[in-house]
Amino acid sequence: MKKITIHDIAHELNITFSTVARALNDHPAISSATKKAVKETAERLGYRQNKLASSLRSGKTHTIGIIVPSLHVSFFSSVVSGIERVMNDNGYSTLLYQSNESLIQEKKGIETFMKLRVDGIISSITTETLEHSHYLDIKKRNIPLVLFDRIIEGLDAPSVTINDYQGGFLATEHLIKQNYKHILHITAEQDISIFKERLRGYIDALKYYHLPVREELIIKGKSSKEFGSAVITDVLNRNLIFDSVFALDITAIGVIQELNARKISIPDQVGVIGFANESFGELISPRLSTVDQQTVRMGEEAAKLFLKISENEHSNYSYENMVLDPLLIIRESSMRRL
Amino acid sequence: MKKITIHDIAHELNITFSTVARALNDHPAISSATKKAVKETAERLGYRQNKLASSLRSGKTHTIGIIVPSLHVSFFSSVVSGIERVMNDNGYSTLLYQSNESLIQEKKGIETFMKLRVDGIISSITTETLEHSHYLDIKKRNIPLVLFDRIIEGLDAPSVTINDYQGGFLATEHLIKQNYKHILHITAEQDISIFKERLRGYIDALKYYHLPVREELIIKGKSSKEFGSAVITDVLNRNLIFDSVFALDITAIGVIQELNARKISIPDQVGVIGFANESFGELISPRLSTVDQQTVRMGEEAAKLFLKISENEHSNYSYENMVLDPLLIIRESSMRRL
DNA sequence: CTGAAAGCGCTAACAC
DNA sequence: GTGTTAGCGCTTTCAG
Repeated sequence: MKKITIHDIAHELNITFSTVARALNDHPAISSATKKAVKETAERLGYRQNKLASSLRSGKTHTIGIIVPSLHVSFFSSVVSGIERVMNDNGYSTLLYQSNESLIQEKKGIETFMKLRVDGIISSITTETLEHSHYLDIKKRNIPLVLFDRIIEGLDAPSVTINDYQGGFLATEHLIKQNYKHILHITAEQDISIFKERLRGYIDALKYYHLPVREELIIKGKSSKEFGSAVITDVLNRNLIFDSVFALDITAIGVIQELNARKISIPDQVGVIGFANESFGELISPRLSTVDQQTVRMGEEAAKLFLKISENEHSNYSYENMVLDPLLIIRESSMRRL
Repeated sequence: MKKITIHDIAHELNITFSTVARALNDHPAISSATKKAVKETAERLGYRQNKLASSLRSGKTHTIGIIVPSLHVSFFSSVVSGIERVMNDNGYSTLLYQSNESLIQEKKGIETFMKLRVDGIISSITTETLEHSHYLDIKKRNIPLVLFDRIIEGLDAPSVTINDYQGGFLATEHLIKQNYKHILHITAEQDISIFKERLRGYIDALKYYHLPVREELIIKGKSSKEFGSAVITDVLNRNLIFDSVFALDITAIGVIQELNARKISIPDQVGVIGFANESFGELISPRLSTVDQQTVRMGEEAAKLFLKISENEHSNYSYENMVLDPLLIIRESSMRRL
C-alpha cells in the first residue's frame, strides 16, 4: 500500500498541496466546498497525516515522556494511568520509560525523550537520583518538567506530591478518636522524607491530643509482611503495652496475621491502620483501614499542571507545587465498637 | 538555549554537515580523526540528534505503540513492563495507549500510532472488539502487529497467549494428586474463551484420573470475593459434597474467607487453588496456591516476536502463535498433609 | 575520505 | 480563496 500524502490528494483534485493542507487543518480561508472535497478524497485514499513531518516543521510533537521507577509498583502504574488519560484527552501522546530505580536508566530515558523532541517530561525520580544534572539540562532547554511523588529538593520544578505529614496525623488521630491510647508506629529504617513526615504527623497527633510520645513504640525496620509479624511477636514478648498499630499496608498485613494467629481480636483488643490503600487491604479479614494516596488523581493533576505550564511557555509562571490531601479509608480493622 | 544542529558542528569544524552526520552515525568511510573531533564538539555544544528529522527521512521511527485495555489491571501493567524492557534494550521507544475496554478508544489509539508512524503495534484487544477492521488496516499498511493474551480469531497475526486449558488441567490435577476427589469449579458466566478452556482442562483432568464430572460442582457467576463467599454458603446449605475449590484468585479469596469464618480447615478439610497469581495470594492465610500466567514473560516474548517479524519485513514469515505454559504455584491452601 | 545536492511531508509567510 | 516558496534537520545517493 503506497503512502498517501497531501500531494496525492492535491493531484487528484487539481489543486495545490498547500490548499489541501489548509483544508485538512480547517483553515478559515478555505471554502467549505473545497474542504469537503479534500476531506472526502483524503478519506477515500486512506490518507493519514504524517506527524513526523508536521512536528519537524512546527516544532511541536504533542507527545510527552513519562519516567517512572517501575510499573510493577501499583502506585506508579496508577499514576501513569491518570497522566495518560488526561494527556490523551488533550490530544497528546505519551511515551513511557521505566528507570528501574537506576540513575543510568533514568538518564537514558531523558536522553531518548530529548532526541524525540517531546513537548515535556513528567517524572518520579529513582532512589539513586542524588545528583540531578540531567534534570537541570531539561530545564536549561526550556522543556516543561513536572515531578510527582518523589521530587528533587532544590530543583525549581512544579510538582505534585502527597501530604505525608497529614497522612500520619490523620491515621493517628483516627485511632485516638477510636479510643486507642497506646499506638505502635512501624516506620522505615532509611532517612526518607516520606517516612519522616508520616512519623512527624504521628508524633504531632499524639501531642495534640495530650498523649505521651513513647519512643519504645516507634519501631524502625523494612517494609514487609514478615517484619510486621515479627514486630508483634517481639513487642508481646517484651510485654510492651500497646492497643493499636499504624504501619504501611504491607507491614500491617503481617501485623493482622500475627494478631489473628494469637487470637488477639481486631479491632476490639488491638486496632490496625495501614498506609497506601493497596487493593489487598480489602481482601483480608478484618478489612484494613488505611490512608489513600490518591494515585490516579496525582497523575491527573501532574498532567494538568504540565498543560498549564506549557501554555504560557515563555512567560514566567510561578512553579506550583501541588500537595494532595491523603484520604482516610476506614474499614473494620480500626472500627472499634465504642 | 539555541537548538544545536549538525550544521553548527560543521561550521565549528569547517567541514560539511554531511560529514558530521556520517561521523555521528559511525559511517565506516570517515577517518577516526574527524569522528573524534565531531563527537567532541557535539558533546561540547550539547548537540542532540533530532529523531524527528531522522525518522522522516529514513522512514523508521524506532518507536512502537502498545495498546492495553487498562494499566490498572496488574496483568496488563506487568505485560507492558516486559514489553517495555525488551524494546528499550533493543533501541526502541514505546508509546502507550489505554483503550479502557472501549472500541472507540482502541481505534483512536491505532489512528494516533499510525500518524506517528510507529514501526509496529503490540496490542491486547478490548472486550468490545468484535469487529476488527482497524486491525486489518494495520496489516494492509504492512505495519508489524503482535497481539497478546486477548487475540482476534481469524486475523492472521502473530501472538503470545497462555495455555488456559493446561492451566485448568494442572490446577485440577494438582488437587487430585493431593487426594481431593470432589472439586468445585467456579467459572465465569460469559462465553469467554479463556474460561471455557480452563473448564475444559478441569473436566479432562477429572476424566484422565477417572473421577466423575459432576455438573452441580461447576458453578458460573461473576468473579469477585463476594461471589466466592456466596458460593460456599450456598453449597454448604445445599449439603453438596465437595472437598476442594478451583476458582479465579479473587474469587478464591472469598472462598477462603468464608471457610475460615466457618472454621472449616484449609487445606485439611477443603483445599483451594486460584488462577492468576495475583500478589495478594501470598498475603492471606493460608497462602493461596495458584496458576501463574507468566505476565512479564508474555510481554518479553511479544516484544521479541515483534523484533523477529520486523526484521524480515517483506519476506513471508509464518505467523508464529506462541503459547506459554502456565506455572503451578503451590502454597499452603492446597498442601494437604497426606 | 569528504562534499554537493536532493528530498522526506509538512507548515507558514507572502503573494495575488 | 488559493498558489508559490522556503525551509524544519536530517539521510542518502552520486561525485570526485
